[in-house]
Amino acid sequence: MGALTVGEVARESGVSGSAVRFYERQGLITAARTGGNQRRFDGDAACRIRVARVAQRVGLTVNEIRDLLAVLPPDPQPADWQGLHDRLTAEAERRIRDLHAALDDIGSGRRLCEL
Amino acid sequence: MGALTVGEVARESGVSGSAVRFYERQGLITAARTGGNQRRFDGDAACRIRVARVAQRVGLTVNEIRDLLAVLPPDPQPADWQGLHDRLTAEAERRIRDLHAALDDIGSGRRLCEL
DNA sequence: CTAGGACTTGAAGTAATGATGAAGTCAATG
DNA sequence: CATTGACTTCATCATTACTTCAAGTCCTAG
Repeated sequence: MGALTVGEVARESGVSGSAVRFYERQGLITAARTGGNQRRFDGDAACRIRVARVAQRVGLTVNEIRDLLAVLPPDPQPADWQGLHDRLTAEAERRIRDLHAALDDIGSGRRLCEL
Repeated sequence: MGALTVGEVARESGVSGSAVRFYERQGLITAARTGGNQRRFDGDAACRIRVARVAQRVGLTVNEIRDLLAVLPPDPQPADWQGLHDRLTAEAERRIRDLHAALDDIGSGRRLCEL
């Protein structure tokens, strides 16, 4: 289970190694270190990265994602996932509303120039 | 009519002077020059900038907006505005679809981690 | 004509999100 | 134990969309 290297987490999560290190620096994931100073992640890490990537599609920045994941305990329970899910959903819906508002501004009879 | 300075276009369009100069460098707007090498825009410029800002809300980059505005002749006709409007609308709808797809991935019974 | 504000350029800075490269270290294998 | 691939850090580059700065020029009002 635990004890994945950077490369393994990268493969499992579908991002590059440099991204994995970047995400650790940013606090999205945490790693233990071997005697030789190499990172060792537990399986949880790839999972958090996949969540992070969905959050990015929704439009969250890495900083926002850090805050989002900060409330997620290690070994999260269903309720924890539900909370994340709800927050991401709310955010996605907010962005959709913004886009609809832009659409309304674009349309609505007024010529673009008179916005 | 014609002959607005950077500052005047900035006030009319609601962006900063440095942004106006930036947009000119990027080809979103064009300017004539006085004998003393100062920019003089026509009223069209502030208009184009307002369009550009709507396009940014939709998620277009400045480069994409340049291409969008490139097809807009000086003194555009209703059909020209309609074309812009259609392209922006299509783009906004595409982004909305992407967000809905993300929402579907988030929901749909699968836990976030198994995406 | 002069003072002042508005303008000019070019370079450099900023923030976000990494990619890439150099130089060196670790770990598993034959 | 030597090789080799994966790892380490630190630095630098890239992109996007601007902002800020310095040093100098223009233009308009008085």
